[in-house]
Amino acid sequence: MDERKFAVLSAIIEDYVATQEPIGSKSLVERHSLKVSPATVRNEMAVLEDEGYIVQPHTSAGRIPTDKGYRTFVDRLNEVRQLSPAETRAITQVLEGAVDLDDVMQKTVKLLSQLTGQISLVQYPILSGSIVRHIDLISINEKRIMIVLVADSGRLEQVTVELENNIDEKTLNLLRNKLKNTITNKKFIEVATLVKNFEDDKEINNKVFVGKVIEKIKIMVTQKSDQKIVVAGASNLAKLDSEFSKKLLPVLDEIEENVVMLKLMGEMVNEDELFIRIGHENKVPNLHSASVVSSGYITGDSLSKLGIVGPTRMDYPGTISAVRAVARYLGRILGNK
Amino acid sequence: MDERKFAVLSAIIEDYVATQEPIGSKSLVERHSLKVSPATVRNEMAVLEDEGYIVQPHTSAGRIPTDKGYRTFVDRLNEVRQLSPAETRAITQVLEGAVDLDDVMQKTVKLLSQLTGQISLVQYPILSGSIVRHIDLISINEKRIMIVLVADSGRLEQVTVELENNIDEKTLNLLRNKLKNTITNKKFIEVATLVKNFEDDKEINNKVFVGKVIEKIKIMVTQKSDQKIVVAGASNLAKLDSEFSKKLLPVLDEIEENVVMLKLMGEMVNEDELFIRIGHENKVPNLHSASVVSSGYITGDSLSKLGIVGPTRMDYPGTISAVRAVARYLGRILGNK
DNA sequence: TCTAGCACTTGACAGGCTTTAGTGCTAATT
DNA sequence: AATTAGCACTAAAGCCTGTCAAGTGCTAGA
Repeated sequence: MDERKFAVLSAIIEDYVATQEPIGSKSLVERHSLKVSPATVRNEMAVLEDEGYIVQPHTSAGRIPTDKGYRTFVDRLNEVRQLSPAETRAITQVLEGAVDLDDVMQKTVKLLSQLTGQISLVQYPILSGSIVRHIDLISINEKRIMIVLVADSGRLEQVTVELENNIDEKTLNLLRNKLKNTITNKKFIEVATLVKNFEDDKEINNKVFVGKVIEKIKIMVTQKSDQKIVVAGASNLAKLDSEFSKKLLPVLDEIEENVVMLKLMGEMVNEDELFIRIGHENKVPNLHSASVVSSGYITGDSLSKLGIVGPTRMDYPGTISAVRAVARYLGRILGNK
Repeated sequence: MDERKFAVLSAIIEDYVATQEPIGSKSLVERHSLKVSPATVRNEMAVLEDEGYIVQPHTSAGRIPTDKGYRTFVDRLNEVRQLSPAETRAITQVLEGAVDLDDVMQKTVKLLSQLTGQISLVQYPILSGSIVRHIDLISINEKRIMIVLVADSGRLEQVTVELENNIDEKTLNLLRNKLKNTITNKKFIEVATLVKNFEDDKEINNKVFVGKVIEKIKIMVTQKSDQKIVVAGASNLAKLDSEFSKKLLPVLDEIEENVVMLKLMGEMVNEDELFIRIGHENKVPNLHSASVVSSGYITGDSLSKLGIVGPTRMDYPGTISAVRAVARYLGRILGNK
């Protein structure tokens, strides 16, 4: 595609994102200082339409970009818009004021949704690559034990176990010490295998609750580990037109249930780079008029993900730079700490 | 107010909530089996309007209820609608499937928003009345200590402390043990006073980080303790008309920031009973076309709060029973565990 | 005290007209 | 060969107008 055609496409996208109305040749020439006449632009537009980059909703209306149009626009986008000083300041200030990991995640997701005006998702640092810093068994009352696991990323996981009978303090202490000795400073991936040995341990395994605890720990380090996610900005839906938000509502419900989230994250990138899915490129149904902009972020030696979901007609340059910046700062904050 | 007038008012409210359109005398008689003619109803309506229970948006339209109308309706409401078996089943199933306190809170708030179709808020069990079951200091890496506090309600609070210098393991152990001995099984309210003595303790207080840790603990048990809250159902805004949601958006943003939340919760009840604020009864600006239905719930010997925010035109009987039921079940679940 | 009936009001709706923004095509111009 | 001006054409959007339906208040009669 030659330079001018791309300029026209870009101009259409820019205006359409801003006004949300079909863009005609005349207003395009007026608003952007293209140095040609509307007639020429019309010719270009006709070609662009033939090639599937833009469409006319009806005769005698302007053109709007297609998924393909957005895609080529995004692909050619190399000059990334810089965030304003105010924005970068906001990012550092907000993130550095956080007191613990939950706080960091909460603030990050909030920030991302405010910067982009979209719905944002942030995955907790995955446990797989992390190291167990601490494990403890805490008796909350006679029949409840809380298992606490802390990772070097600062991530803390808790689960409570209900018991049939009162807790046997002696066995509990024994088990606690064995656990501490066995899995502290080991990688999370190894934990499941390590605790497996406990099952044969005559010294402790005569009690039912030991089995329960071991079972829960296994679940904590495998199933739960990578599914934890925070969402924010659902209220941004209200700003959009209702047709769009009606489509997105069920998806959002499922995201809050952490079900579709997995699929969506599955769609996300596998490197520390930006990843964009536009409209029909999304495999999730109901998301065909939405775009996903996501990025990995690095903590320690593992990679987790974050991103936003919004209407295909979004400000890609702005969104891209926001997502990228937040991913970098988050990695830095978590790394530093 | 006599019986028939109230019946007319109720019928208007019922229909208006369902249809969201002004209700006229004729359709009212048709839909409800009032045993009088439309003309009589008209007379009643004229009186109701004079007394400020209903208004006409314009001549030749039906009437809609005012805040005052809703208020008297709610006040007279004594037969509480029973939840359907399906609904009660949903509540127990969802709540009993939760693995830890965070999970319970998350599920509760989600449930409440789904049952009512409104935005729901649930406050964490307040710490004031709880007992410290466990305290620990965990070194995450050379320069970070995580403080973990667990309450008998199952609530777990964590905060990380950044240090200037590397951790002195010996002092850390000393401090940890002193803390464990001093505050385990004490009430949260007492903790601030108890740790105050540490400041004069020669044995440990030659290290800077000790002061920092003590400081953070004080903050954890005072400031943070009662402000923790979960929100859900913001996406329900999208279902409402846009004018209303635009008004509510800023409030919601602030709720997510836990700022206005305090005010809102301040408005909430102080007993284990239901509490309703309709329209202008709300002190928070922007909430004048919204209603708040809230209730306390009991854990141990202290009282926390939960509730919903929605448009004044909501299904009060349904909402009331849902809020009440969820509050009871939540108290029961947390109490049992 | 209730109700039937009637005149009156007014928003909602449908149809037809005009306006407007946009197009494609052709012929002229650079 | 590329660009531009001009023109005929199209269809949505806006505007007016008259009709309709729903609702009211009031009065007179049961």
